[in-house]
Amino acid sequence: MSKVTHIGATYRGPSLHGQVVHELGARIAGGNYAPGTVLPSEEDLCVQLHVSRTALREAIKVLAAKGLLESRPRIGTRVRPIAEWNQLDPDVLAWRCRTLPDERFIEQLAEMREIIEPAAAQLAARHRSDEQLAEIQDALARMGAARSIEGWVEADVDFHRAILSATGNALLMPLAALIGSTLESLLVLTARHAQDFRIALPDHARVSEAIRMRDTLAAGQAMARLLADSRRRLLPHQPATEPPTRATRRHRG
Amino acid sequence: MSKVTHIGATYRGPSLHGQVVHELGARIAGGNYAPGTVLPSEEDLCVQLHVSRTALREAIKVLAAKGLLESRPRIGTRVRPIAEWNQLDPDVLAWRCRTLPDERFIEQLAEMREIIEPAAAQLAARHRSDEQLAEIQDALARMGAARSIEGWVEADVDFHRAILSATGNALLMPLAALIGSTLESLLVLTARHAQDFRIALPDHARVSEAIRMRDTLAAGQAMARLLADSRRRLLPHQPATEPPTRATRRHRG
DNA sequence: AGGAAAATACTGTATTACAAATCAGCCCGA
DNA sequence: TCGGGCTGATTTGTAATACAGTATTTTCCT
Repeated sequence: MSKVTHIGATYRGPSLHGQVVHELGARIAGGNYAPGTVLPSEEDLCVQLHVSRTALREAIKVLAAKGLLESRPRIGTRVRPIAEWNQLDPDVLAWRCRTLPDERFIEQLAEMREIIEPAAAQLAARHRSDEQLAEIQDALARMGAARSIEGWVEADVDFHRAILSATGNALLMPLAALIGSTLESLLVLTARHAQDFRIALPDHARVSEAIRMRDTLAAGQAMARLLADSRRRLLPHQPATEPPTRATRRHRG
Repeated sequence: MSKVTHIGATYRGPSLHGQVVHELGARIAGGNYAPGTVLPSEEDLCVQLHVSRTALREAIKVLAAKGLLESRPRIGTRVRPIAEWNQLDPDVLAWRCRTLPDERFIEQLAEMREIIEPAAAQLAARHRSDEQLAEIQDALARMGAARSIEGWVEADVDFHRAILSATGNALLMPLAALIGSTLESLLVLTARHAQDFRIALPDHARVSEAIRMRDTLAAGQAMARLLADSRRRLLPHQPATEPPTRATRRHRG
């Protein structure tokens, strides 16, 4: 079938409307349709994408559910302002990361991590079960054993996800998508650093150890240090704002 | 029309599939369909909700986009595990808050706020523009002038939203929904405190003032104090875990 | 009894038709 | 000339029907 070749590479599942969702999502996040503009009529899009109106409309409803679109009779379907998108939706994050490796956006992702993850590490150190600790340690081991950069990134994401999971706060879990997107754009941006990705391993080991010891303060500090190092590696030029003033870091021995 | 009476009170927009989205979303979040179970076939749901298959399917796609559902041919549409829902989606938060004022969930909401908002207050103190400060101060003034508890809650949400907006980090904005949901469930739970809601006003004024002075440390501290007071008022019995160890609070004069 | 083939019961997709909403332009009146 | 309401056209919203795809279940042949 020639349908798929028109749609692009990224889609979830073999379902047709899923392909349309990702095709349109990528276009919108990529700026092909600027916020405020109305995209072509359903009929036009149908012929353009070679799908029926049914599939197209289900895709539009999905994108509307994620806050990207808003359609009204007679007006058309218009792209909502970026500020109103569900920025933390995994798909939205992925689209934004893949299409615009915009430095400003990477910066905001890093800032979010520096807010969330040290606190998460503290909570994990306090609430972790033995099974949750084992998951963290397993991911750490897989990072150490990774031979490809893709394998390393996968284990890295698992490491941070396991920590979020060990906090016992279900609301933190969705933020794992944020970490995954960060690392993925890092993967794209810094393919040149393929050999030295292992530098971050001691940082991760310190976090894991502090969580094992149930040392909340050390866990938060270690995570903050990990993220600071990561930021330094990713954005070598100083950001205008000093690294976030988490006082946990300020008062060290 | 009798259609609407079958659907329930909460729906967005007059659109039919929007009503179905909220009806089903409320049912699922409310536990009518347990995770892992498959809900009735599309045909059955159509007659039950008095809508066509088109409208029903668009609603199902929306809920699938938010992570609540997953449908496959021949199997049916099954409810996904709660951990895989997009917990930070505004709709999902609202459904969970309205249907189960579960104490555990309120606790997690409060914990999230205590992670996010002090950091946001710090960033706002650093990055705010004069217009953004004006918005914060305006919301504060409206809180002071509020005569009904609903008016107060609305201004309160605006206050916190304005602070998130002033951080300059677009990824923080979606978390405003989290605050809104928190306050709304507070509204339900503590209708008895209708007279003393003004107690929190000085806490808010301190935050606003610190942001005006661009005092990042004080802003973070003031916000942490505000949230601690709020938690004390909302959950009188001590939580098992001590309030989150944001070291910013620990090292005060 | 075992395995392959056909029936089955769902969702996925396409097509058609009509309803509802809203904007543009026109007409009419003051 | 200006203003207000009416009409028509265009686009999305909803419905109904048909058929394709898929994975289970049943059946039937060996």
